[in-house]
Amino acid sequence: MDSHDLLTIGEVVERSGFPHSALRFYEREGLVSASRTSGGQRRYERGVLRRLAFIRAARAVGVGLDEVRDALDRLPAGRTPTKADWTRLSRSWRGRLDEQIEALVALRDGLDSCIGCGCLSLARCRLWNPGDRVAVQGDGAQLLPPALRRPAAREV
Amino acid sequence: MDSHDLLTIGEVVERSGFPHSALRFYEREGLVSASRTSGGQRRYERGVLRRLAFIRAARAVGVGLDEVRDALDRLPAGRTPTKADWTRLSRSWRGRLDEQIEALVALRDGLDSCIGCGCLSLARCRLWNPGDRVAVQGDGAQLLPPALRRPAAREV
DNA sequence: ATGGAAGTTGAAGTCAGCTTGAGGTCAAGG
DNA sequence: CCTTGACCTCAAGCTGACTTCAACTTCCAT
Repeated sequence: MDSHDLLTIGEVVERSGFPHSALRFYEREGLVSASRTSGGQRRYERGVLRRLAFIRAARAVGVGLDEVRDALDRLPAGRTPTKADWTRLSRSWRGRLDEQIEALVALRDGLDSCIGCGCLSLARCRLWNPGDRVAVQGDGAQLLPPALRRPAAREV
Repeated sequence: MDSHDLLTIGEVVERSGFPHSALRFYEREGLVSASRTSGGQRRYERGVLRRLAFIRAARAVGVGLDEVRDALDRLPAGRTPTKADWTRLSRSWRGRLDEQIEALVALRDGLDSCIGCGCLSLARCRLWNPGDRVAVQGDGAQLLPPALRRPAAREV
């Protein structure tokens, strides 16, 4: 299966789970790279699988490709990334993950008490309406994480 | 501000946080409805705010509009939805929320031990590669929730 | 009665993130 | 050598969720 240590696109498809179209797209977008045979076919280094795993993880939590590329660009240029490099990168998602988890938990736990209750008139509910005139800034805690708050309760 | 008990689109914009374009779009898509003045302008019942809050909550956790519409369609037709109705609806997201939270927690806790470690070659890591030939079906727990698993390790 | 804010429409545009198709080239086993 | 499957490029298409635009019309306070 592995003649030497470069992978064909088909092998990468198989081992990464990404379709070839996505791999080519990612290459165009500068997220992964490949060398070429004399005939122009792609040959991937094994390291690409790790990058692709990172991309999958990031995509799964809703990180956009631009941001993924920025993160990957922060990997060392010349050498193969070390364990420490990937750890550092993973830490950069950690805050976002914490925030998203917090948001989902808040939503889950808030559903019964908010959507479930009668308070969803929006004019009265502190949970859903943190900045509204009924419960203006500072009366209570910011119950919802930013991700779930509505854009802005403009002056009424 | 409220002449009687119907709301103009501007008032709904203000109180829901959705732009008018989104409100009209949601109406075309059958997620909300409005009566009309003799001149053709929209007049919303207050209940629309609750629907919009539900829509916002659902959108925030990644539920698509089709599914949101399906859920809203399950509300009672003739009467104003009761507290119990909304509770029932909220329960329908509960499972999804649990799953998503589980997925994010798994990813967060897996980052250090997987992306951080050297195992991300994908050919060997059980965490990222649950169905692969190295660790075929049934050897270990399904560590990652469906949302984060890669599509399918086809026969190799 | 009138001027300006607020509202209306339908069609087209946008953006991310790919996918699909057409039409051709490369690589390797027999 | 030949076939066949894997691979190539470029361009266009697609889905979801809206936004933007142009060209009006309606509402209501003065």
